[in-house]
Amino acid sequence: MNRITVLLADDHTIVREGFRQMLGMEANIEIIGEAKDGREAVALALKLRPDVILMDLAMPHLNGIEATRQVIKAFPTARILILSAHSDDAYVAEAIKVGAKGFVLKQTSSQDVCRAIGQIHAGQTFFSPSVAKRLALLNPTRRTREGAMVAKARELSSRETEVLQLIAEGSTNKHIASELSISAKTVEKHRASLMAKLAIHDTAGLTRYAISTGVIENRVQNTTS
Amino acid sequence: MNRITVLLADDHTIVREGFRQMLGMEANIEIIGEAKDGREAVALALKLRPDVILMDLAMPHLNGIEATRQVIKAFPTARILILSAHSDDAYVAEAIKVGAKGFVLKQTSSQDVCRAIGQIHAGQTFFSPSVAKRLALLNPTRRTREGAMVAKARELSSRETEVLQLIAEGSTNKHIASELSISAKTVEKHRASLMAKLAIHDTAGLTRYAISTGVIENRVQNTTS
DNA sequence: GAAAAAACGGGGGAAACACCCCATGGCTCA
DNA sequence: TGAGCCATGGGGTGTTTCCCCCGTTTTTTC
Repeated sequence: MNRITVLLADDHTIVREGFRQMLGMEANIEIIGEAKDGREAVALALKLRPDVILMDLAMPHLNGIEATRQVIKAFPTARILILSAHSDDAYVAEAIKVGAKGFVLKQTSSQDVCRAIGQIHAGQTFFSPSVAKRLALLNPTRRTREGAMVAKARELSSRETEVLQLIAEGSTNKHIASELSISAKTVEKHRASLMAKLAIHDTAGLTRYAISTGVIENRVQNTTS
Repeated sequence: MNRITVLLADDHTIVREGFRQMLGMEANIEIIGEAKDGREAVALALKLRPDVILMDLAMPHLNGIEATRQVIKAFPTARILILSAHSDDAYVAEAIKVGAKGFVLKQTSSQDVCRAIGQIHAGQTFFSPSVAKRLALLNPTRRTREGAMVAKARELSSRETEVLQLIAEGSTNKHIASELSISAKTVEKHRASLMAKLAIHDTAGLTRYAISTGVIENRVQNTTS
């Protein structure tokens, strides 16, 4: 019996315990290590050489993306399954870029996680449905004729980023137009391009995106008493 | 034997499954319900009347703070234990203010969560060590002289906060209306009140405010390209 | 040197939002 | 017992957004 060896990296003790319970009951999966931050994950990955690494994104000291990058660099055949609370484009795209083989959400049931682990181990990829949907929208099949094609997430143009920032700061199209000395119609066009590229269709979503990617700052100060 | 009945509210399936496994093994705890967002938590709390409610803070549609406020209002003897990934002062203070009896971090082991549940059920409070430490620092007698009342910004009502969260999540007035089973006109009214109280006059601004005050989560971080 | 983006501009229309007006009933607080 | 806030609902109006359609010019990329 060849059980799939798994390294578990998540800073929440409860999540690790839960996984150990849930996955431990699966006959074909064996958890051979646990890490509670990214640095530990890298160290254990290189030491234990697990078949699959289940890696949380939000971890202290070293986040899941960086940890993945470092593991892949030192251990290129590592198969890493990202676990995240959110399906933000930026994270998914980044995770794929640094070499993760799959992306599952924490809303996923452990059964599906088991399936994902099996699939990853078998050399395939696995993405939660909502992640896959976003991926499809994100990639306008940009293929180079060299056969090899790097599915590259469409990046925002500098003008679009500029407009995004102003939108997130609360400006209207008309105000942005006068700010940039272009017509309001053009601003609308940029806004539409933004929404198409990001698959976000409302101002609130654009604002959240702008904040999460650092296009604007949004630091806290008061705490509603 | 009287087992402690517990309602579990967390939007992550994996966390709920983990808890069910870990707590289910405890002889004196019985999980009688699960909710995957705040509104479900409120409904189930009133229907099931559990001894203890284990409530996550970051949940869609209605966050843990608002859910706690609503449960306590309709069911004042409810004993609620907050579960959170972060120990931010603002969250802890707010949780206590709305009537939570304890605050544990997701880094906590399930054994400690069991202890917390027992303690809460016994009429005491429970705070994770790092939370308790912050609490001590946070509490240098906030009381000003009676009547002092310096220009206090009007606080948002519970309903307004609820609407704010949904706006920041990207819902339209119409969608919020059907979500809350009220008329779109009333949602508009709440939105207008929000804007008047906060002196913010656009959706982007409301979204930034919601994020900066923790009404919704916005996964920030990550640089690298 | 052709193809693809980027940046620019516009028409028109449906939906959503923002800001006025109005009202009822409940609750709390001084 | 009012004053004040909260939650609910409605009418109306103008603005803004969002989504189609249609162009041009310049720059970048293959």
